Amino acid sequence: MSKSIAMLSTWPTYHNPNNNSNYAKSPNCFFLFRQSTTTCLSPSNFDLSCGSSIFVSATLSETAHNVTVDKNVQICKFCEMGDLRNAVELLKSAQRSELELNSYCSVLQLCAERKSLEDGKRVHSIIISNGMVIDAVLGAKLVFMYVICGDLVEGRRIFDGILNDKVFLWNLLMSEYAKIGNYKESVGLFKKMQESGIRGDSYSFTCILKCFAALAKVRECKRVHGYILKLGFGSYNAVVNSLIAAYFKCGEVEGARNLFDKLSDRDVVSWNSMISGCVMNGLSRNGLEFFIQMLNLGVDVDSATLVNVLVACANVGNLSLGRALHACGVKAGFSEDVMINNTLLDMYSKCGNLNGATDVFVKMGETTIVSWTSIIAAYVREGLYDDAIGLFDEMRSKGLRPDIYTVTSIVHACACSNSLDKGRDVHNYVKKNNMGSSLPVSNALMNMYAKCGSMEEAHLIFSHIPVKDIVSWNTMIGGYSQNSLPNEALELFLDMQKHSKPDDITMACVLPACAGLAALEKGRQIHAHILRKGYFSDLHVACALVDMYVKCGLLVLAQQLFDMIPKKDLITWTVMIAGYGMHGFGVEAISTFEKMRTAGIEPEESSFTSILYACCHSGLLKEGWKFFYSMKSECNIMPKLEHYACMVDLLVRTGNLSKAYKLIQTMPIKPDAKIWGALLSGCRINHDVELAEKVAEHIFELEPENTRYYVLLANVYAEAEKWEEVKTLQRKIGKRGLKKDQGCSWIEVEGKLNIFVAGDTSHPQAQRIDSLLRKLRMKMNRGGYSNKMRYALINVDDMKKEVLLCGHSEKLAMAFGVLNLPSGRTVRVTKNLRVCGDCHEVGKLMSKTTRMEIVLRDSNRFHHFKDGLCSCRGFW
DNA sequence: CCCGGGCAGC
Repeated sequence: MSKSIAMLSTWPTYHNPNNNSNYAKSPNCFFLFRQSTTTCLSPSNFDLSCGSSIFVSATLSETAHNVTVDKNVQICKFCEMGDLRNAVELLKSAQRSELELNSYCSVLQLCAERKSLEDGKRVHSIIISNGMVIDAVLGAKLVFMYVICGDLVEGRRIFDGILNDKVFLWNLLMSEYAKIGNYKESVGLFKKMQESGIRGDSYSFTCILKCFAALAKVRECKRVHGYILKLGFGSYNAVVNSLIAAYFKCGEVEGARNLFDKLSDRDVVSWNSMISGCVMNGLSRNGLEFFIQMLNLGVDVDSATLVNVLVACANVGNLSLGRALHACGVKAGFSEDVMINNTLLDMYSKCGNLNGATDVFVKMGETTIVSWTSIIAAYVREGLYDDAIGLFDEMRSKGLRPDIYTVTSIVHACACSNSLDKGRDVHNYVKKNNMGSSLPVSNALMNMYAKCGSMEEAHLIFSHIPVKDIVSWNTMIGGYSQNSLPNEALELFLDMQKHSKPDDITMACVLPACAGLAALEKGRQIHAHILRKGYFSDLHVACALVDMYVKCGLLVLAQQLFDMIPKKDLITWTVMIAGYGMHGFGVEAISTFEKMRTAGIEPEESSFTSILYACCHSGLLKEGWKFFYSMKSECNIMPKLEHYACMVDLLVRTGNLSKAYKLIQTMPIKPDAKIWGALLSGCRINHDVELAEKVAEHIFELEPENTRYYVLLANVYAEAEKWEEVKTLQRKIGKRGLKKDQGCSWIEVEGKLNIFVAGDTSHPQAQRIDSLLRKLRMKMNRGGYSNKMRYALINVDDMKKEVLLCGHSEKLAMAFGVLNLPSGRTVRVTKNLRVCGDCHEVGKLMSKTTRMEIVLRDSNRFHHFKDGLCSCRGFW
């Protein structure tokens, strides 16, 4: 193989007319001669060839040389003109001895420029078939061609087979690996390069800094920084600029700032790096300050500056500056710059100006996937989920392929609009297109499933994520909390701590689980953690903490924390209003509601639900009507089902059964089972069997599968001692095979959770509990307590036993608390269903005889038993 | 020939 190159390089020897042996030895020469005569030689030369052999030989060799030079020249000419096809053709048809190294190189260079891997491969195979040695020069060209044409693997293969003393080739590969995100490979090459004794140059350092920054390796960045100074690259702008960027990416704002301050010769990239660095570190306002400085100093602004500053505007919501920059951009001729248009679109959207965003989108000529994703996100941001989904479909019909960003946005739209089916469609798209490995996509999908109530599907994704980030954990924990699976939430919270550190959002996600379980001890631990980390300043955390204490029964503490929140939003106020309501402090709820309005916060639907429930739990009928009417008249909010439900409840609890019935019959929207259920509960309290039957008909029609209402009606019958009807209902339920609703209560004592179910005799202290309850029962009977309440049934199983003395779980839990807690402590019991009337009476009596305060939380509200009275005053 | 800063998402 080396022979052909040697021949080319020793070509001048052919000029020796006496040396024809050389020429005869070479089999190529004849071919050369033949071809030359047919293609290039003039007839006169041809004539001469008929002379003596020596003469002929001399002439021919001379001619052959000229022809060969012509071919190489011609190839180079083709290359210069950019005629890749002819260059490759000529290269292919030429004899190997005709070709100079430079010709291969020129064609490979053109292949690279054209990014034509196909042609590049063809040239490579010509090189191989011509028996060329792939030395450092040719190898470098091949590597260059392959890398530029996108075949990094083949480029690397050749690279590994040649001697590499050129730093640029190392840089090329390193930067290519960095471009595709394979930073580790890039770092590996850098190390190998150093081991090979090749000194890095400014390109190597800018590249390696990018990689370490992307890998968030602060220490490595600092080491490279030191190295750069030692080697004297500290005055190279590109190097310092990339150092600044690297520090910012690692969150080392100070380090970046220092470099910038010391940089004497700042160019536009230095300024842009400062602006973007500030923006990515949540310092958009500082970024804007740098921009102003830059303008004052008269530094030329480029399109990257504009993009960075627009992002800062979007982050701080500075629409007026954004608009001004829009105008500047148009003047500067950036109207067709797609990246600027995308950024403008997003800026308008984030500043709450959907019209502006749509306007940019409609007017921009070229759109990319980023434009579509941004406009979709803009609609999602405004809550226009259906429009967002419509745009997504439109985009797909235009043949644009959604990427991971588009997918996350649209999945978010599905989550917010409860579109489980559409969400599943997108999930399938994700699976088909192998986007499942993107963590944000997985997180968004989990969030979507959680919001749509399918924690099974959310968990399936979660369990397949190899390395979960904090968002993954928070999404799952919050999902379990929101879906009333507090045990799963707390369990996952424990699991999480083995893998990553919880943040403020984790706190806001896990606290509702504590609230749901009334897990006061856990809640207190989390409170302590919040204080240590300073998370209380986050409104969501503070709000969740208040809610947790409310639901764990510590209303006073909740109120104190609430007062400590400087800027309360609607949700915070609503939590407190609902808290007062649940605990039977209707008057305080009302005054909190008024304070909220004084603070300039307009109530929304949910606020009215809370205040109406508060009125309901305190029996404030007049006030309830007032709020109910003011919703529409003052706030222009039409009462929804839940507001009617509150009013029906309120009427029922204040003994206005017929008015409640009338309200249901005249309400403008169709009443649901819950509303009828409220009336049915009222029938039970008022022992109105006749109305109960009428109401139950409506309910069974609406929700034939819901056990709760069968049990409720059965209770009405039982309390009226209508045993035949109880049996009939029991048969009905038996036939339908309805699921039972198991009642249970729990209490924390010395950090240990004790759970009780009705009729539970398995507890180690069952006997002690039983004897306490017996004593109380005797006392109650002596006091003339009506035994009608004793027939209270709680679930289907109870009915099988037909009539039994009420041995409900809340009673057992309360008794356990009284027996095991030191006097002076509050007994805190939580029940998953509503408290039964008999247990309620027992609670009151227990608080009187033991002089202990008992706080019982049921599924509806709180009951503070103290000195024989309950805070609910009968409104439960 | 290889170079620093820039757009969308949980």
